Amino acid sequence: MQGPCLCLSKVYQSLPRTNQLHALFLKTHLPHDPFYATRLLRFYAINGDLRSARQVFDESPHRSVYLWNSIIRAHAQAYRFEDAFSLFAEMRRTEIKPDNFTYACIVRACADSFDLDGLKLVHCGVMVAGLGLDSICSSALVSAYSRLSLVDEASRVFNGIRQPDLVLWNSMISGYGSGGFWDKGLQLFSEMRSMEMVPDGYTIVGLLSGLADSSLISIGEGIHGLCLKWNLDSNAHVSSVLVSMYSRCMSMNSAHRVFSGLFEPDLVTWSALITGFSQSGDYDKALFFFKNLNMEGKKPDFVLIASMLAAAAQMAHLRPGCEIHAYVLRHGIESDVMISSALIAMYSKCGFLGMGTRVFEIMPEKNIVSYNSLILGLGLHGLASEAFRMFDEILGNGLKPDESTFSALLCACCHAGLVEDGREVFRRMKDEFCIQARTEHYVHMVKLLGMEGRLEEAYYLILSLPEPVDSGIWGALLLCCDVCGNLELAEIVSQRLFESNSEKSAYRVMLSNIYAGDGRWDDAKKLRDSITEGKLMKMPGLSWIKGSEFLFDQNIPCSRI
DNA sequence: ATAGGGTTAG
Repeated sequence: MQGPCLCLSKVYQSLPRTNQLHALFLKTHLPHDPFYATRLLRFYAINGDLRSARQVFDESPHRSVYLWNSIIRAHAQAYRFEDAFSLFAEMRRTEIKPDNFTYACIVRACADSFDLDGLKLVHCGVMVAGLGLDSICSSALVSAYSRLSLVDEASRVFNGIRQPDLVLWNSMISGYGSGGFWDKGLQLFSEMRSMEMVPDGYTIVGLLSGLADSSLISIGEGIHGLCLKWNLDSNAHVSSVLVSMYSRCMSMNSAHRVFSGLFEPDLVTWSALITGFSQSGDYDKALFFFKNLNMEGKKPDFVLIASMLAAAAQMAHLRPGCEIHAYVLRHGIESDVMISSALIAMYSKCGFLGMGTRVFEIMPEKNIVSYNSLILGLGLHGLASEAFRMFDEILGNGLKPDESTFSALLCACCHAGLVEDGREVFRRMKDEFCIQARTEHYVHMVKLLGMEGRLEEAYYLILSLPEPVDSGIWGALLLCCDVCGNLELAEIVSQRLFESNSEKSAYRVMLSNIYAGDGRWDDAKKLRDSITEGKLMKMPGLSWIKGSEFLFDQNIPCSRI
């Protein structure tokens, strides 16, 4: 029995799409051999051939738990969640009982499809099946809850397990990390080490993924040291997360040092480095490494191209943007909606709205992201009524506006100074489209009011928000105070900003500008001197202030330039 | 009898 099966299977694997052979194989051997049916099904699934996988499943009369799990997993991994769920329902009607792996797979599918209600239901199913303390199910539950931003629920599951295994520790640590609770992750990490559990690459990735502030650099360096000690730095995921951690912490020298020590960095690591350079404002280096990547014969993918286009947009330099557009055309990927949307944004930010509109027009299919890019571009050029026309077109085409759509519309109102229209958009977003206002929306509302000189209204809007208020919102008001020259309010706002410890330096620069604008040179200088030189340089958009020391001496207020 | 299955990076 095993002989011919194995042989056929090998032949089959060397000729993956030979249908006659497949048919022969199915007819003669499969019905009697659930083991190879599972192997074959998995082989199809790995190669993305769901139809054949399904065929194997349908033609197997004896379906083991393995076969069921494999077919469910195949659909879930291909993001065919409906199919996965209905297969699961079908399985429950047979005498085969779902096991811990079946549930783990379904739990993950719930998280991947952002189905919180489904997740809660499946969680109940796990409890009823008596798998509440199973480590396989628990680790899937911990990850799923964290991914749906219910970290408390995740830690409740985690705390219920007396002796977590490594995967479970890792799930909880990366749950904390991805939620930004790096301190809790670190605490858990030391707890884990005190139990003599040896960390692996997953542990490190979870720990480092939460670090995203230059003040946390020494913590990152410490964990980097541990990687070297445990020889985990050769792990591809670890090295890429090291590069991106240093990038996020604005330490590009360290990021580059890690990168150049790698034997063969993969595409994700390359793009972590390149995106890091571009986000820290070093666009030349970003372009330089992008060229190097190409010269090494590696192909950038959609994520990297989109990131490069964002860099070109930030530079507001048309040439690199055009070159990447040409690359996109040469490789025939212009029909990808993410790429086209990034192109629209790039052209309109570079001042070539016409080109952006052109890209939009020739897109074979437009989704909400492409509309959002265009609306943002129109708004940037002061064409608010055009932006509103696009919004109507979205509704007319049966598309669903999302939070970015409203963000773009509010931005358009800001640029055109349309206070009342902005208020109306804000109201409709909440009432009609049931979208909760986020930081970016409040930032726009504050700017909209503040730039029209209605500083008090903006101030009271912020005071009506629940604590903690994001520092970006206060920052927007401070900017308006700068423009309106309202020193009194600026000092109140600054007080709020300096109390929270994030991005202190940027706001100190802003306040020092306002002091300078008011002729209070001593106060301005004192504030400026309290900012370390390095930080001043690393703040995008603020570096020009450093080279403009003479502005103070000539008694020209910076804020009016 | 045999199988793979839960946690990571831009």
